[in-house]
Amino acid sequence: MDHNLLLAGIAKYVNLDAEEQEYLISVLHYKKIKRKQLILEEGDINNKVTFVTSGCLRSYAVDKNGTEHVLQFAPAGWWITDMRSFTTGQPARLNIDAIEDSEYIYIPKANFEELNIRIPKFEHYNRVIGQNALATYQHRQIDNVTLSAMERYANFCQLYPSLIKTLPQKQVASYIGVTPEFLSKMLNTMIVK
Amino acid sequence: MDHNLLLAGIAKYVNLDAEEQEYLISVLHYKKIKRKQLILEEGDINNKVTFVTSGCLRSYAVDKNGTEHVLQFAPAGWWITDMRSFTTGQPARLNIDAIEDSEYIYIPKANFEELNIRIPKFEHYNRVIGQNALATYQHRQIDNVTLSAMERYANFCQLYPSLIKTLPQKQVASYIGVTPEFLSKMLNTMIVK
DNA sequence: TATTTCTCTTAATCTACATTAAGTTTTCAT
DNA sequence: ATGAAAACTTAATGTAGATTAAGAGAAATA
Repeated sequence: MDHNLLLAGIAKYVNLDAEEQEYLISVLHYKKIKRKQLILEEGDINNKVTFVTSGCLRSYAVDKNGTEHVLQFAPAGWWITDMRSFTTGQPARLNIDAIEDSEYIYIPKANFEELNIRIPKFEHYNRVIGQNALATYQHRQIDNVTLSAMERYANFCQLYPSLIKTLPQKQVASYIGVTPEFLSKMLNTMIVK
Repeated sequence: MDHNLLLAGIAKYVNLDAEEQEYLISVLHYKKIKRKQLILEEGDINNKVTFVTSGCLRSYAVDKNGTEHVLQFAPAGWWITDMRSFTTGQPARLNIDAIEDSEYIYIPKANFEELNIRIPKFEHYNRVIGQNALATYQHRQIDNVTLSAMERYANFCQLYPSLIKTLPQKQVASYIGVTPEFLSKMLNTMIVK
């Protein structure tokens, strides 16, 4: 089973020795899922962390009108979690599903905690990528109240050039916080200008 | 100088021994600031982490019209940082200032990194509070696209009951993402209903 | 390959919230 | 205490983006 992408991702931050790697690998679980299949449903407890090895997952919330709002896309090499549910044990507000046929690794919460305690380098890795994620969310929040829909779209294109090519437009619309109708109109009237 | 609030905050998560505490305390810096004084200005490098011991700080970004948008309030016991500037060394997008006369502790980045390496328990603490902050930002993002201004206001009241009493209304408006005029109208027409 | 199911487009209408402006009240610094 | 500066209110008008609807193109599954 393929955990090389995960090990490579960790190796960018810390050097695990052979024993540590072996222990890490021993707690990994491997899964394949089909397009549209859910791995977390609103109301469930998100008691694992998920690392995508191929394909693309996404997390999203559903509002009272039934409209989906994408929080995150996770292509290969990314983690995806409902962090509040994971840390507090509360029911998830997010759904996580596959945008295309995908493969992922997950680590159950108990193992994740033990890894952090027994391998300080692993905790270091998690502290640092956590800080990076926090930085991203802080600035996304600011972008959302500070920029127009067009500017947020331009931002997205710059930040995720590979995703723009593969994602259906309506998913992008949902991520940047507009309706698919408005994004379509925005992009097509822009060409004229 | 008063670092008891900081030690108490850390003690909720990990037990530092006397030597570790001493080392931590040795890298702390103490400051007092007046209302409206800036401790971080957009464009600066945010090369320290800041822990509030009294009063209240806030981080905010300014848009191209000059309007301020509050990202975070930090009353006593809270950390406040432009996390992207801190982790990457890029110029800050955020400003941080004092809403009222305040006192805070800061740790320079180099010391912060060394603390994390030399005291694994300190890194554990940071990993866990980082996860909590991440959880908060994930759900704030969802709230912002999912809820009306009124619902976001109700949310804020529930989440920060102490802040609601002390903060000027316009600061709350800026945090929930509406103009002060609209918040005023919303609250006053609501009473009638 | 057919057919069902998504996805994208266009256009008319609608609405939550912004903007502008001006007056009033509260707070702050001297 | 007193004047200046913030903070709050009210109201008229403006707008980015939502909603609704319906047709056309693309793609998934049988």
